[in-house]
Amino acid sequence: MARIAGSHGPTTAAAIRRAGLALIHRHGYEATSLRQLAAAVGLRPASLYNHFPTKQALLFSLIHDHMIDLLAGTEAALEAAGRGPLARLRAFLAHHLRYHLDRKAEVFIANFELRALAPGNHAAVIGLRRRYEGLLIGLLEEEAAAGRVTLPDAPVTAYAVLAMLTGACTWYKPEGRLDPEAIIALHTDLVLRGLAAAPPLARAASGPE
Amino acid sequence: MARIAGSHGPTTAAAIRRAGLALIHRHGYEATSLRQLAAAVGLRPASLYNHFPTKQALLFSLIHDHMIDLLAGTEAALEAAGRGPLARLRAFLAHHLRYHLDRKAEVFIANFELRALAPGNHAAVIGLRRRYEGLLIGLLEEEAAAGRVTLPDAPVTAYAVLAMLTGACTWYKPEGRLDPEAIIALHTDLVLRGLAAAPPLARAASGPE
DNA sequence: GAAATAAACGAACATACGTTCGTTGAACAG
DNA sequence: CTGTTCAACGAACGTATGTTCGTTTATTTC
Repeated sequence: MARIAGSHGPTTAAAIRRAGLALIHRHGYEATSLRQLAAAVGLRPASLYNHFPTKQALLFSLIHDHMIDLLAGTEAALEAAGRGPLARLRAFLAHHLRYHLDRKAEVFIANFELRALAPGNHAAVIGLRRRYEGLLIGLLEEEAAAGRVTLPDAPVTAYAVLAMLTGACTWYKPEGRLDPEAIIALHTDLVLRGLAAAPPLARAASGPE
Repeated sequence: MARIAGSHGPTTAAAIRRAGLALIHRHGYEATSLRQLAAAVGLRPASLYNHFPTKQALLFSLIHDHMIDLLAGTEAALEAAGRGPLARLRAFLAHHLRYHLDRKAEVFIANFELRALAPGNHAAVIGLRRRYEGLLIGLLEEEAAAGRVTLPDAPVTAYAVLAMLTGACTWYKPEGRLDPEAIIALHTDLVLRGLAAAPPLARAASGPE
C-alpha cells in the first residue's frame, strides 16, 4: 500500500508510454480509459499521475515525440544522401516508408488522433507536420526545376505521395507476404515513375470518364 | 411535452443521420455524445431512440450505407466505361476520387471509425471493403495480363493506390485552390504513369538508401 | 369520431470517466 | 543514521455517458 520495492520512475514512465501507445493504437484515445492503461502497466489509476499530468498530456507527448523523431530522422537521411539526380527524393521516400513500417503505432496515432488534441497541442503538431510536408514539397520543386519531374501542383502532389506512403502503416503486418524492402521498392518505383518527366499519357478516348 | 406539431419520422431520422455524420466527422464517434447529437437536431436525448436502437447502430448504418453506395456507384461506373485499354481502370480511379471528394464525411468516418464498430458490424464492413479492393485488384490484374501495366504485387499496389486516392478526403476543401476535376486529373496521371509498363527506372547509384 | 400508432417529452438509472487527496513505505542524499 | 524525495496506494469526487421508462399529444387508420 505504498511505494513498491524496486519501483523506478523513468522505467514506469516508459512502460506507461509503451502501453498507452498500444492501447490507443488498438482502441483509440477516447476509447482508452486510464483504468485500462493503469491495469496494463500493473498500477492503480491514481499512480499514473506520478508520471503524467493528464491523459491529454500523454497523448500529446506521444505524438509530439514521434514528429520530432520523424523530422530528425528525415533530415539526417537527406544529409546522408548523395547529390545525384533524385537521390535526395529517393532518400526521403525510403526513410519515410522505413520509419512508417517500423513505428506503425506512433504513426497511426499521429494521423488518426489529431482531433483528440487540445487546440494548443493540435496547433503545435500541425506546425511540425507542415514542416515535414515542406521538406517533400521542396524536394519536388527542386527536381521539377531541374526538369526531372512533372509537377502540376507541388503541395497537392506531396499530399498524394504522403498519403500513399503513410497508408502502408494501415495494412502492413510484419509477418506479411512482402518484406519492408520490397514494399519500399514497390512504392518508390510507383512514385518516381508517376512523377517522371515523361511524354504525357494519351488521354482515354473510349470511356465517358 | 409530447409529440410536436408537424413532426415526421423519416424526416427526423434523416436529420439525425445528417447531424450524426457531421458530428462524428468533426469529433469522432467516441467523443460525440447523444446529448450533443440530440441538441444538434433539436431533440431531447431520449427521442433519438424513436429512430435508432443504439448509438452503435447509427454508426454502423452510416458506414454500411456508404459502402453500399460506393460499391454500387463503382460497378455502375465500370459498366458505363468503354472496353478500351485502361478505360475501366480510369473509370474506377475517377469514380473513386469524385465520390471521395463529394462525400468526405462518410468516407472519413468509414476509414477512421472502423475500430469503433462492434465485432459483427466490423466484420460486415470489412467484407464490403474487401469486395471493393477486389474490384481494383481485378482491374490491375487484367491490365497486367494485357501487358499494359507493371505489377510487382497486385494487392499491395491496390492498397497503395487506394491510400493515395482516399487521402484526398483528408485535406480536400471545396474552396481550395484546385477544383475536383484538376485533382482527379493529377491523381489519375500520377497513378497511371506510376503503373505504366515502362523501362524500369535506373536505380540510384549515388545515395546510401 | 374513435382507436391505434407515431414521435416527442422529462426524469431517472447504473455505470464509467478523469482526476484529486492524503497516506505510506522504499530509495537516496548528506 | 537521518531527513527528504519518490512512487506507489485506497478512497472518493463531481460529472458525463448511453439508455430505459412512463407519459403526452399529434397524426393516421378504420
